[in-house]
Amino acid sequence: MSRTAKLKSTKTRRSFLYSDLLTALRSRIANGSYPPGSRLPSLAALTKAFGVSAITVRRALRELVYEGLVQGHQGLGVFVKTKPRIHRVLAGDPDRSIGDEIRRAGFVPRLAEVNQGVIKADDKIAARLGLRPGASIFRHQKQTFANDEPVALHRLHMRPSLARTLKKELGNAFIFSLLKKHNIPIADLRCEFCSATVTEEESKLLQLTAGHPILRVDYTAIGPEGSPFLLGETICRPDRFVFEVNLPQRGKSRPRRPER
Amino acid sequence: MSRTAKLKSTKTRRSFLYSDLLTALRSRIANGSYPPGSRLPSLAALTKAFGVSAITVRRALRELVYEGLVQGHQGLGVFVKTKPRIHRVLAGDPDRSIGDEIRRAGFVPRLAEVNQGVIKADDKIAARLGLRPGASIFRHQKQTFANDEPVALHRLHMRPSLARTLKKELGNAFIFSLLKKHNIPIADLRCEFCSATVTEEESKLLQLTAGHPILRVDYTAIGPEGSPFLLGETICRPDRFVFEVNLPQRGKSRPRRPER
DNA sequence: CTAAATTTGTGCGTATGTATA
DNA sequence: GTATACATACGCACAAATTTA
Repeated sequence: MSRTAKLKSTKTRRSFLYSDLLTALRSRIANGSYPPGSRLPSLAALTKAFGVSAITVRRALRELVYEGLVQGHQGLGVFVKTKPRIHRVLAGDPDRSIGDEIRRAGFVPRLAEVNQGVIKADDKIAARLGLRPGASIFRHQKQTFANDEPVALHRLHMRPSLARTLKKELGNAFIFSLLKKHNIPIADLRCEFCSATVTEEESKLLQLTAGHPILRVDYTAIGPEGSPFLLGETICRPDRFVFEVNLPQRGKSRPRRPER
Repeated sequence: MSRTAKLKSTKTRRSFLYSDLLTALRSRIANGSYPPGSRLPSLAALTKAFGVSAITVRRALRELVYEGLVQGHQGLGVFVKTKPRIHRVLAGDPDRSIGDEIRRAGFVPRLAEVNQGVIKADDKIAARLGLRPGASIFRHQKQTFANDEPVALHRLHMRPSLARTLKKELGNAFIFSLLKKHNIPIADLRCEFCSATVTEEESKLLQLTAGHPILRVDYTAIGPEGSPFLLGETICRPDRFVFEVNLPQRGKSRPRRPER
């Protein structure tokens, strides 16, 4: 045998080969046996070392890719990724743009416009903006890169009237900075966090295989009069982002204690 | 052929069979051809209908499972899931417990304690709570179910002194209600959202296969004196939860105590 | 420049295990 | 016990990308 114990074979087993291999590889990455930037043994080497078939190794590798721990390149190998996450703080400070935070994580940020234009709002978008279904709505799509790796896709929906003011600059600036620059106040920002998997369009733009999980933030900016005027979606690589919010709790839980 | 066009075969193709099948099945679910609760055609039927091999169908099905659109049961079939999501609002109102929100989504909530006890804090936990590494810390784990399906796993870390007050009730109640009941005020709640994949322990508790993506919320409760006193983690099925927060934007320097 | 070798990634046919009816 | 169905696993083939001779 030698360095690598073969995985247990199939009789009356309660764990699965791909799962055992997955945790084995995970722990080797975690403990530094496969340090960041290094190449994993080739598929052929792994099948031999662990005594399993190629399809089993492939599955474990794919899960590691979904997890963001490794990245494969055809003809080259599978490499352990360095893992600094972009820490996105949604804190009511429009100065903290996503570009700053990409830089703070040690990457070089880049912004690229995907497309923009007026479309007809579907029912959901219209409802959220308080418009009738089918109303004309301006949509803008752009992408952010970190060290030239696409990490997030940004979609904005707003009324054409607002778009007239902003559209020229949307390709090169981040939305909250723009709103601030034009003195358009936001009274409230409602955010929704969920995860999903890429659609076909997103998989091309983010360079991910079909079925790759993503982290998604939907936000609604509400004006001082209480009406929503801007919808945003951020679809991002889950291995690249953490979102942070602060919620001051001056709600009703206070036992009216005398302060200080 | 007949009703179902065979997928294009391999010559000079730029899309992949599993991906085409994935989008085909997704759209059939979306447009109601496969309504919620119904059974998908068996694996054998799908291989025949689409003219692809079993492994290709399996892969597409697994992605659909990760997506939360379907759920397989051995010996029975693959079923389209009904998709009401639990809408978790973190809004500074401790009365909105997760149990209420599960009920609001149309499910019957259930709570089950997994385990609890005093352990030694690892470096990360200790740092976040302002303790020295290795300090004794109380950990509590429980699970929530929606219609007896496990949907989330909850981990709490707190100092043993605080645990003495709460530990008896932690198994049957939700943490924010408990804090309110015992008049323990929270001044600030810091939340982090990210997605990841299940660990081995989590996969068993949540009944998910290894590698299944999850949505994770880490929160830190901060007392009136400004020091963190409670860490919480919620690991949940991504197809079952949306988290919502409201961020009032009071200009650039937000007054700490607005009124009074 | 071309050809061979290596490596990832998709795909096929088949076998086996396990849960349900 | 028999049939059906999901799920893992094997050996093999081929396409695409990269490196090397």
